Amino acid sequence: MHQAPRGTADILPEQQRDWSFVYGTVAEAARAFGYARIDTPIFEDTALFARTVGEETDIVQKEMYSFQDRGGQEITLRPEGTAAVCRAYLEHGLHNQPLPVRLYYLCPMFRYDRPQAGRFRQFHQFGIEAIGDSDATVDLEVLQLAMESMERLGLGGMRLVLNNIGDAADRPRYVEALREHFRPHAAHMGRDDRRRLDTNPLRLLDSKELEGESFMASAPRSVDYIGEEARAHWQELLGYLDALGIPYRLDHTLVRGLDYYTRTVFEVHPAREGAQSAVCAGGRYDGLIEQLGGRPTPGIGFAAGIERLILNLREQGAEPQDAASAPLLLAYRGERAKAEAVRLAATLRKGSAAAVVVAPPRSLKAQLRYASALGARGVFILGDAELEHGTVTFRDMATSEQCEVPLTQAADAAR
RNA sequence: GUGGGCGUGGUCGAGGGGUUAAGACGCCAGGUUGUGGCCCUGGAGAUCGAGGGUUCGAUUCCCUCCGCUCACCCCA
Repeated sequence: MHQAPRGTADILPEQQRDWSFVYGTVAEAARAFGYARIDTPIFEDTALFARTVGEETDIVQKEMYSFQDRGGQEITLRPEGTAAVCRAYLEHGLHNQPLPVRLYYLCPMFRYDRPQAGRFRQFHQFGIEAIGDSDATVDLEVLQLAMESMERLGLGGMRLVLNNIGDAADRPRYVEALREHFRPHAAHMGRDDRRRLDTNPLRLLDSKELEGESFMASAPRSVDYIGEEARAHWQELLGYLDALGIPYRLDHTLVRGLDYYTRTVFEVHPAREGAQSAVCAGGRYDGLIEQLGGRPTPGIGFAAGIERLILNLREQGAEPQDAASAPLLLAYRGERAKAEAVRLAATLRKGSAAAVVVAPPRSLKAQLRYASALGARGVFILGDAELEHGTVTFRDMATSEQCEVPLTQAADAAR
């Protein structure tokens, strides 16, 4: 027997309610903020992700679904959305629109990871990007949209955590400071962390292995190394958050796992802290567009994991109500009646009612039982008597009331 | 990549070296002649994850593998 590949999941009919609720709600939130939908291909040239996400990141080093297509192209199933959206932004000259260009997406992502609660190899993200304006109000707007989405979903107690990792120009000084700080402790580190000391010292900050070590608390803070401009921008943003009464927590060890981030970085966590707790995360990426060959263009965005959002909804016991489509059922006795039932079903569907013809001929009793099990709203019964009169019997399954009406008025009877 | 837990009909889930391998839900049918949801009766459906080993005999014990799951790393 075949099974869905590891880390993938079928989204069964009974789960579709959750999914369409989340999709609908976040899309609405995005539109409320002036964001328009964009869809990019599920795969891209490998180089797009390798270069932007960062050669040293786990995503690129061990999590990409990469392969060579039949034409020899190096292809990768999209592990995240930002690089692809920026590519599309450049490719289609979206900078000719009023800036910032506000975009959102809802689509599957792929990362080769060991699956666990809230983590899959194929998962889905709701993401937004605001490209082309570096003003602090745009940062604010993005944070607001993140929190607004949670609120509209009915996810209470979400906490916003943020940090500022400075501009690319500030980075070398900070990275050097980190190296200097951590180097004396290299002996206490595992292999991975020692390597990070060379390749990407930022990542040492959120290393779980080093958590609690005495030298962690005294590690240099990125906010102390950011330039004047970035600092002003940062202060302005925090000012807005304070003025608007938006709660947040500063975390100087929040650095994010993708290389393209600059300045503002943030995560949204549910009240109940657990593994994989971030349901939403993002940040500014002011150098990314330029790196992709465009003019220097700032950008900021976030991505939220749909599966994690749904997981949290479930934990909160939120039950999105959405009346399951209650169909009308066509029951019949005899071949002629069957033909008539098929015809009537077609008419009903034209009138946009959900109509189901009982498939195998069964006793009327069985057909009604079937209707019950399906949750049918009503049943049309066609038998010899009805055929003779040119009528059909309609039974309301909730009230058990029946009436016989002319075939031509069947649709009205169902209402 | 590392570690823990678990793999019995579609689902949940007892059991245990030799059994017709429980039970529940679900599914199908019947409880008379054209009528559901409750109830009653019956039925279909399991090579007990796979391979190997121990044994007279394994689904039950051992090993390996695979899968699921949780956690670590990392991430949404």
